[in-house]
Amino acid sequence: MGRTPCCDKTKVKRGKWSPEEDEILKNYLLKHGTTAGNWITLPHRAGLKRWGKSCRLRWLNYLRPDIKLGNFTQEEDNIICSLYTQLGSRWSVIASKLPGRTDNDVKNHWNTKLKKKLLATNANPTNNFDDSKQVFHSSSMVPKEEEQQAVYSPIQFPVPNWNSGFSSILDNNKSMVQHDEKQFPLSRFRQDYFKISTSREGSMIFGSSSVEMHENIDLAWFNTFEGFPMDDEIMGAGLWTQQSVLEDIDFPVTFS
DNA sequence: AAACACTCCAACCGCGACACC
DNA sequence: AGGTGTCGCGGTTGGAGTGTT
Repeated sequence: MGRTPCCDKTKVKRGKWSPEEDEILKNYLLKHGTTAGNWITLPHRAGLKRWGKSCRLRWLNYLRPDIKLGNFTQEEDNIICSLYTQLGSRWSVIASKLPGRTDNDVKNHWNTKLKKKLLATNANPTNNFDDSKQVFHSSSMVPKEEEQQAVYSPIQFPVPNWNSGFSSILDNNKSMVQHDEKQFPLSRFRQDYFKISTSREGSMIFGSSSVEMHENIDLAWFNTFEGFPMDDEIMGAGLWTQQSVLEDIDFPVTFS
């Protein structure tokens, strides 16, 4: 059964917001807050000929007092790139790491600037990437078998400014292995993948991952950008490490 | 100067999640 | 338990602005 429309879309104004409408909405929300009633009835209460969703979007993206306008900084760019590599297009999560930025803002910035910038740098053959030192991993990045051909492709990649110096696989794997209480071989199989993002403006490679498949666990490595703060939340399950550390280990390994 | 191509971003749209009845 | 209403998210689009031919 379909849902009853929240309003008659033929009777509401659409398109660009005028300064007058902005003023009405802003004044109303500053006076009454966003929790007094719901967004659907807000336009009627505030005296606007808009629909609630449009009011909500306008407030969240442009009118609320803590919004940060202006160009993105290099540090913000780095954070966006790193988080996108790890999380994909979870713009609200990415925006939550950038005070004053909105998901729409971050999404637009990625689509119009960062994606192209990365594409350009990835295509530059003078950039040398030391694959043995600057890679870390996440178990959540392992591609499904059927996705490997379509979404990932094994290629060489030159990427500048990759991050380095992550936590040790020994430390991280200790807890993982203790949990499994098993001995396992770490280098049974390895394959490199690159995640490819597509849109109407083209496709690009924005990062890489390497996957190791083991008897009881899969590990995947991928790359991030210099300057990105690796806090616990971003590190997820704690399965991040330097590839070089892993490769120094004799296999199989037993952790006590 | 005009036509066309491209870029950028504000806004729209559909859908899933969740709360409430 | 299931229907309905609302919210929030992410993908997409419209169109203004800018660059190029």
